[in-house]
Amino acid sequence: MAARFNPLEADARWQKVWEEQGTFHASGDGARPRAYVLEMFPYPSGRIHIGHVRNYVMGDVLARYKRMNGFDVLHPMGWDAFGMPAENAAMEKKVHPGEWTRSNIDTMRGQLKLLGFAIDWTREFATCDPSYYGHEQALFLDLFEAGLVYRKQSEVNWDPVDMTVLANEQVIDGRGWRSGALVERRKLSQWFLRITDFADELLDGLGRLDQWPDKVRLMQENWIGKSQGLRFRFDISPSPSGEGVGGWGMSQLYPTSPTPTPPLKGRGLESFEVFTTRPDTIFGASFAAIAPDHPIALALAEGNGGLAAFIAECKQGGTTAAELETAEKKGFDTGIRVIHPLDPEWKLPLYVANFVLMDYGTGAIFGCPAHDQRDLDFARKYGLPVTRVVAPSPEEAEEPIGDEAYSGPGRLVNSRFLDGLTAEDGIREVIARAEADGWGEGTTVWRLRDWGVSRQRYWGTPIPIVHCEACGPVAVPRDQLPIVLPEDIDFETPGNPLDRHPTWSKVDCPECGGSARRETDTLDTFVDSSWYFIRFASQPGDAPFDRAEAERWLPVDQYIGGVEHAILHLLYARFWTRALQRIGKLDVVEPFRGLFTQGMVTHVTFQDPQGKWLTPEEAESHGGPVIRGRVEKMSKSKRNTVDPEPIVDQYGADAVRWFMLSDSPPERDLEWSEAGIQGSWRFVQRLWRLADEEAGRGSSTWLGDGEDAALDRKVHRAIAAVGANIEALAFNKAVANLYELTNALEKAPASPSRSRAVETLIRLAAPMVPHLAEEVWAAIGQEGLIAQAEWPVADPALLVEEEVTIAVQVNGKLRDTLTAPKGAARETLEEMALASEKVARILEGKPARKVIVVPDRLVNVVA
RNA sequence: GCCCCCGUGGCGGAAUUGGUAGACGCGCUCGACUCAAAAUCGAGUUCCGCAAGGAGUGCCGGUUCGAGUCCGGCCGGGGGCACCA
Repeated sequence: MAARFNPLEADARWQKVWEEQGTFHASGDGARPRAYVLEMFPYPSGRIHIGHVRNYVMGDVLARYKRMNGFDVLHPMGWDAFGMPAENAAMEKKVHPGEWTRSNIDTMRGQLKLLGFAIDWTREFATCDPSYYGHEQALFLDLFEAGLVYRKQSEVNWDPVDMTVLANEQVIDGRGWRSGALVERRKLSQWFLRITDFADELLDGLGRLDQWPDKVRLMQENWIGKSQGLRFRFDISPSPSGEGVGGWGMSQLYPTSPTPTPPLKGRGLESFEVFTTRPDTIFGASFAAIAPDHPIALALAEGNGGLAAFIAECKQGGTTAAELETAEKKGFDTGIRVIHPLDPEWKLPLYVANFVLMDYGTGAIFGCPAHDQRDLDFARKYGLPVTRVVAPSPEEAEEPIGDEAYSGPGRLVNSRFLDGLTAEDGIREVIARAEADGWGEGTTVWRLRDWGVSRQRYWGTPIPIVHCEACGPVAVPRDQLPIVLPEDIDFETPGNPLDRHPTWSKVDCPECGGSARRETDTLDTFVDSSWYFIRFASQPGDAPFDRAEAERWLPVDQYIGGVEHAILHLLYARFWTRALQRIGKLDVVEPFRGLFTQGMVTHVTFQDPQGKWLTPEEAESHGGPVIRGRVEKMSKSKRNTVDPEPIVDQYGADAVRWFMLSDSPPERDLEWSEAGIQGSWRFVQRLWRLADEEAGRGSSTWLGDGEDAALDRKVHRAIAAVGANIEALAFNKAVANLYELTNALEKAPASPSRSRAVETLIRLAAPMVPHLAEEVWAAIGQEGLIAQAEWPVADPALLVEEEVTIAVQVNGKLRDTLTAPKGAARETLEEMALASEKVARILEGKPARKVIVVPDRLVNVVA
C-alpha cells in the first residue's frame, strides 16, 4: 500500500469498476427485500452545486448501507428538465432550450459521477424526453376522462411585455421579474386538476405519515386549511323606498348615483350566503359584508358610481405581504339591509368591504365585532354596535369589549336561547337549528384551491387536447401520443412560441374531422415531478409504468430533499398518487413513506466598503479593507458559492462526502469552510494509515496472542451506534462514532482484536468513504467489492459493559464517582457511596436523610 | 397578526424515560520531529482560581432527591401562512 491515499487515481478506478460490474443496479428479482431510496431530482441548471452534493451524499450513504444489509436497493437519478430557465437561456443566448438543457445534463451527470454515487444509471431519464412526457400526457388524459381535469376562467398574472403568465413568486412589487413591466390581472381559460376533491384524504393521510417531519405535516395541514362551520343565507330586506342607496360611512367620499335602484331583483340576488366558523356568535352580529367582486356588489355598482369607484379602489390595493399587513379595513355601505336569520325584525347593514375575499368561503361574511379582530376594527371605524356574546366567566358577561376582540373560550351571553351554553355547544345548536329551519347547513370550507396547470410557455409538456369549435375541448387519441414539441421555434418575439408556430397548432378535430386548434399551453413542471418516482420504479415503453412492478417498489422508503418543497411538490405528488389510485391505475396511497428535509449549505460572505460582494478569494487578495459578512445561503448574487468540482479534484470524492456528513445535523444548515474540508481530508488519510499499518504488519508479527476484550467491546458498540445513527439519518453522530473508534484503534496495541477491528471500521466507513474503503478492502486481500460486502453484526453480549461508573451526588451535586460491577445491588451501591471520603466530609458525621439509588447510574445522598 | 421550531465552550455540535453537561470535529496553546516549513505525533483547551474549591446549558420563577431535558412568564433568533370569516 502507498503511504498516502491517492483519490485522484483511486476514485476513477473504482467508479469504473462499479459501472462495469453494474454494482448498483436494482435487480427487482425478488430474491432480497427491497428498499427505495430517493433524493429529489435536480433541475439541470448548469452545474452541480454543493447543496446537491449534500443531498445526494445523504441518500447515497443510506442506499449503500441498505445494500450492505442485504436489500435490493433502488437508488435512481434523473432530471427535472422542463422549465423557464431554459427559455430564458434561449432568449438570451440564442440557443434552443432543448440543446441548453441536454448540455447541462451532460455536464451535471459527469459531475455527479465524480462523487461516486451508488446510483442505478440505467434508469436515468429527463422529463423533457418525449418518452417521459408522452406517458405524462396519457396520464393527464386518464385523469381528464375520470373527470379530475376541468377548464375554467381564472385570473392570472400577465406580463404584457414578455406576453406570458407569471407565477406569484415571479411578480416582484407588482412587476414582472424579467421584464420589469407592470403586471396585469387577466382572465384566461386554464386547465385545473381537482386536488380539492382529495382535500379531506390528503389532510387525513398526514396523520399516518409518521416518518415525515412534523414541520412539513403542519405546513401541509395549514395549506389545506380545513375550517368547519355554518353556511347560511341572508335575505335582503325589501325597503319601501326601493333598495336603498349609499348613505353612510365611506360612501360619502364617493358621489352617490342619481339612479338609486340597484338591479338585484329577478337576478337571483335577493339573498346571499355567508360562511362562519363561529355560528355561536350569531347574536353578536352587527353587519354583513361582501367582497368587492361579489356578484351583488358588481350588480349594485351598475347603478352606483360611488360603489363602482370604491370597488375599483379595492382592486388597486397591493397584494404584497407588507401592504396587507398595514391595509386599513375599508367598507362601503350599500344602504341595503339584510334580515337576521333568527329574528325577522332584526336588520343588519350590508357593506362591501375590502377585507372580504371572493375566493374563500362564499365571498361574504357576517360581522361579529366582539369576537373577531377584523370585524372589531371595522365596527369601530364605522360606528357599528359591539355586543359581547361570549364571556370567559359569568362576572364578565357585561364587560365591554375594548380594542381587542375576545376569541377565547367561554359561555354564551346576550344570546337569547343560547345563553349559558358553551361556545362549542352553541355552534352545534345553531347549526342544528339552521338545518331544521332550512336557512343554513353545517359545512366544511377549505383553503386549498384546485391546481391550475396551464402555462403559456414552450418548454413544458404539451397538453394533449384539441379545441374544436363544434366539439369543444377534445382529448387527443392515445395513438397520437406523444404530442411532441416542435423543434423549429422562434424566440425572437416575446410570448409563447407554440402560439406563433405556423403549423403545429393546426390539426383536425379527432371527433368531427373539422379544422381545430391544438392546445398551445403546456403543463406546470410540478406535474412532471408528481410521478417521476413511479417511472423510476418501472419504465416500460408502451405505458407510463408497469403496475405490479411499481407497486413492488413503492412507496419510496426514504425521500430526501429541501424543505422548500414541503408544500407544493410534496402535496402535488401525494395528490397525483391518490388520483392514480382512485382511477384504478396504481394501488399506492402515499408516495413517500419516509421524508427527510435536509438543511442548506452556507458560506461566509465578504463585501468591500462600497458594499460590493467579493468572493472569498477576492477578499483574501483584496488590498483594501474587507467586511466579513454573515454566513449565508450560497447564492450567485452574494458571490459566496463553492463549485464542488475543483474541490473534488483537489481532495477527492471521499473527503468531500465526509465533510458533507460531519458536524452539522443533516436537517440543519452546514457551513462550508476550507478548514472543514481539510479536516475531512486528514481523516481520510488517517483511516488509510491505520489500514496501511495493519496490512503491513501481517498476522505473524503480533506482540502477543492476547485478545483485547476492551477493544472488542468498543468495536461492537460502534457497530450498533453507527448502524442506528445511519438508519436515523443522524449522519453527524455516525461520523462521531467512527472518529471515536478510529481514536481508540490508533491507541490500541497490536492484537488479533485490533486487526479485526480495523477491518470492521472500514466496513462501517464504507458507505461514507466508498473509494478509500474499496482500496483498503482490496489491499487487505478481501474478495469482491466492499460495496457488496456484509454490514457487520453487533454481538449483544459485547454491548453490555462489565463495569460501570457510578456518579455519587450529595443533594444532587456530583461529588465523586465510583466503579462498580454492572447490575450491582442497590444496597451495595449505597454502601459504596456512603463510604466515599468526599461524601463523608460533606455530611460532617450527620446521617443521610435519604439515599436515592439509580442502578448502574448514580447514587444521590440527601443530607 | 396567527401557527411552528430553536437558544449548550472561541465555533459546528453531543447528552435513553429527568440521572456524571460539553462526546466528536474545527480552532487555539504548549511540546516532539525538522536547518526550516508542511505533514505527522503527544499534552491541554467551559469560565473564575496557584490550589482547595466555586460557578455554569438566553433571563426570571416553579416542580423534583436531582432539570440542558418538565411547567409558567419574559428576552433573542429562525421558519411557515397571511385580511381564510
